[in-house]
This record gives sequence, C-alpha cells and structure tokens, in this order.
Amino acid sequence: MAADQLSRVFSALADPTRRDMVARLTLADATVNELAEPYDVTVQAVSKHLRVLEEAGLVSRSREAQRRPVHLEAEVFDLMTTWIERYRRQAEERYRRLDDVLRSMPDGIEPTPPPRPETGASR
Amino acid sequence: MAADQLSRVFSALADPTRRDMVARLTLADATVNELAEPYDVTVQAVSKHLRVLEEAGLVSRSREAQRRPVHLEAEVFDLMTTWIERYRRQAEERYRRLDDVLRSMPDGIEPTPPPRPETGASR
DNA sequence: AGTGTGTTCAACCGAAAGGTTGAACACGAC
DNA sequence: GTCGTGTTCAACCTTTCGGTTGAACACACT
Repeated sequence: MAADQLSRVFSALADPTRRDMVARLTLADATVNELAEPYDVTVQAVSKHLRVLEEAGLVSRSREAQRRPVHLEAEVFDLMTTWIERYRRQAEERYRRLDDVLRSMPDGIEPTPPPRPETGASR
Repeated sequence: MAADQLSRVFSALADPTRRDMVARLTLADATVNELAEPYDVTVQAVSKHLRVLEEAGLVSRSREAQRRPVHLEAEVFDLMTTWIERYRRQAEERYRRLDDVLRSMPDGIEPTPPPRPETGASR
C-alpha cells in the first residue's frame, strides 16, 4: 500500500516533525543528532523519520566518518507541484466553463443540469 | 496529532484513492455513490474517505434531496503550494550561495571545512 | 587493545488508518 | 402510511505509524 512515490511524498510531509526537518534542511545539511536536538523525542525516532523521508526520495544520506549527513533532494517537490497544478488548472477550467454557461443563460433559468454530466471521466 | 490543516491536507492526499477522487472532482461534482463506483470498496469506505477530505477542507458537501453532492474546494491547494514553494525557494537560494562560495575559491583548495560546518558540498 | 560518539536494528506498545458488515437515518415516490 | 434509494453511524478487525527501550554496529581517538 501507498506504494507509489507520490503517495510516499505526501505521506512523509503529512507529519509536522518531518515537515520541520525538511524546512531546516533547506538551510543546511545536518546529521541525525543535530536534527534531533530541537525535538522532544529520542534520536531513534528521528532516525525513523529520516528513513521515511529517504524512501520518499526527499533526502539522501552520505557517509562521512561515523556521521551520516542528511541532504535535501528538493527536486522531489516538483512531483507534488506537478500533480497539484494539473488538477488546480483542471478545476479552474471547469469553473470557467461553468461561468460561461451560467452567463449565457437568460436570467432566472437556473440550469437543471444535464442528467449525469461528466462524472465518469478521469483516470 | 496531525492537528493543523496542512498536515491534514498532505495526509488526505497521501492516499491514492482519495487523490483519484479529487482528480475526478475537478471535472464535476459527484455523489458518494457515483464516486464509489469505480473502486473495489464499499460505499461506506468511500464515505470515510470523503470525511477525511472534508476535514482537510478539500471538499464540501451540500444537501440536495437525499443526495449529498460533493464539491471540490480547490483553494486549499494554495496552502500546499505556498509551503512547498517557500522551501523550494529557500533550498535553491542556498545552492546558489554555495555555488558562489565554491566559484570564488582558488582552484584546488577543497575546503577542509570548519569543525562542524554545514557539511554542505555534495549535490 | 579499549573507550566514546554517532547511528541503526529489534522488539515492543498504544493509537490511528483503512477496510469490513449490519443497522439506522433521511428523503422522494407510490 | 410503506417502499426504495442514498448516506451515515457503530462495532469490529488488521495493518501501519510514531514512539519507546536496549542492544548492536561503525568509526575516531588515545
């Protein structure tokens, strides 16, 4: 479940702690311990969060002596914005069309829209 | 937990079924039964999904006889794009600065970075 | 070698997700 | 009123999630 990357990315960012970690990583790479410091949880918990972010493709870890600096992979953001923008545009397009229809109506008609319009489409 | 709206929105869209429902709702409003039709789950399960989407502010339901047409509230998308774009920009800004630093280095210096630096390089 | 620091692995726990079935509710139609 | 349709509520089940503790691993330092 939640197999595809888009699901993993959304899911990863659904957690406030992980979102905060991502925010901090936009400023600088950091180690697990550094990342854990501000939060009131164990370092192991943060390590788990990082695994989630990593599996979503949002961060990568390199090896550097015994430290494992975490690096943000910001390109993954595009995955989300592409999805969001696509459907935002589709929704806006629909509203535009709807407005046109309503505007072209003699006043007071109040549509009675066609029995079962698009509904099926998608996918 | 997952109290804030941003978390709820990300969490709502982390599920492929819900994402698909949102996609379809960009084309037309739909009832619970219409939405449930393509999926291999009970109508109750879809009803639950809708509640999640509703609590995230992504959809609204009006009453229309015994039907409860579901309507997409696309403005909520802005919440996400605002967050994403903010940190994407921050990340890009950081890379830009980093590039400047590296470019201003006499060749071959290869830093020996200060005790516990930003760890940055890579990328 | 042995110690210390950073990180992960493993087992466990409680709460929440996502699904089910079965009953209830809301309303139009007859 | 009764019937049928659309929707939600309630209880339950299983899996996942976010957290814990305790042990192990990896490496630098002396």
